[in-house]
Amino acid sequence: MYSKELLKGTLSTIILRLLEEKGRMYGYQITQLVKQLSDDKILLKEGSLYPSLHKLRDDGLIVVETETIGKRVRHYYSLTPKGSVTKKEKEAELRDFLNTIGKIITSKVPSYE
Amino acid sequence: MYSKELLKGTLSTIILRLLEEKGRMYGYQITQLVKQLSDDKILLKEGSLYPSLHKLRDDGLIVVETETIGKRVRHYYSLTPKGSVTKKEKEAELRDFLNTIGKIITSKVPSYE
DNA sequence: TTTGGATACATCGTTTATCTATGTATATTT
DNA sequence: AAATATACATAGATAAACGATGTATCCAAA
Repeated sequence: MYSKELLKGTLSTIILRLLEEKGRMYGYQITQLVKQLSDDKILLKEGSLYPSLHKLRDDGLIVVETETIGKRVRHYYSLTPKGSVTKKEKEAELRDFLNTIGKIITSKVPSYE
Repeated sequence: MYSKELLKGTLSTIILRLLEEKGRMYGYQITQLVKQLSDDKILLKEGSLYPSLHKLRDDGLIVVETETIGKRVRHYYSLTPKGSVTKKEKEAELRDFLNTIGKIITSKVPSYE
């Protein structure tokens, strides 16, 4: 597990990305996929995921469909057109950021500079 | 400029990294180097940098030497042995994290999964 | 059959790192 | 002389993720 601060700012982008990839997903499924894709290094907590999903919904970036499986309710989320646009922007920003940080912690900084 | 949340969790690692590279630096110099290395994309604020430096110092990861240039005081910071160890750990964690996030936002996730 | 673990959702309060705003002061450039 | 850059500092605001807790269903193992 990473320091929990590291994930900040990246979670909503990850959610939007996975929703675009998969079309639609429900909350628990997102936690499991993130766990799998990260080799158990990112274990999304309910207290992180659900408030984040609700915020994305309130902001009109995703919509929810309720489905009943047996007696259990599932909330499937999918991107709105607005969410699709935002996803592209946020993903581009995140990629840029990852590159920049990568450069900073990789580049040699001559001591005479 | 990036969403300010993205930097969270990375700043102290960046500081430790630059201090190891350069041997010793003062606060303002760090802001300028980060600005330069990030192509003006990361503009460290004083309200971020100085509290972060003070915390690293309080945690025994860096030490400060005061130097007077004319009538101006500069606080030069450098790594302690403990800081050097922590820097390696935090840098490794950050690299791992960047890789993991990169994988997540890059990998194709088949919809039949 | 009952117990535990996985599935599935939710929310309240806490944490903490960064930022905004503000302040002081010196140095340099226009 | 005024504006900008250098150089430090801190108090309070912000916001995202987490911890803890709660409810409830499903399923497999004991």
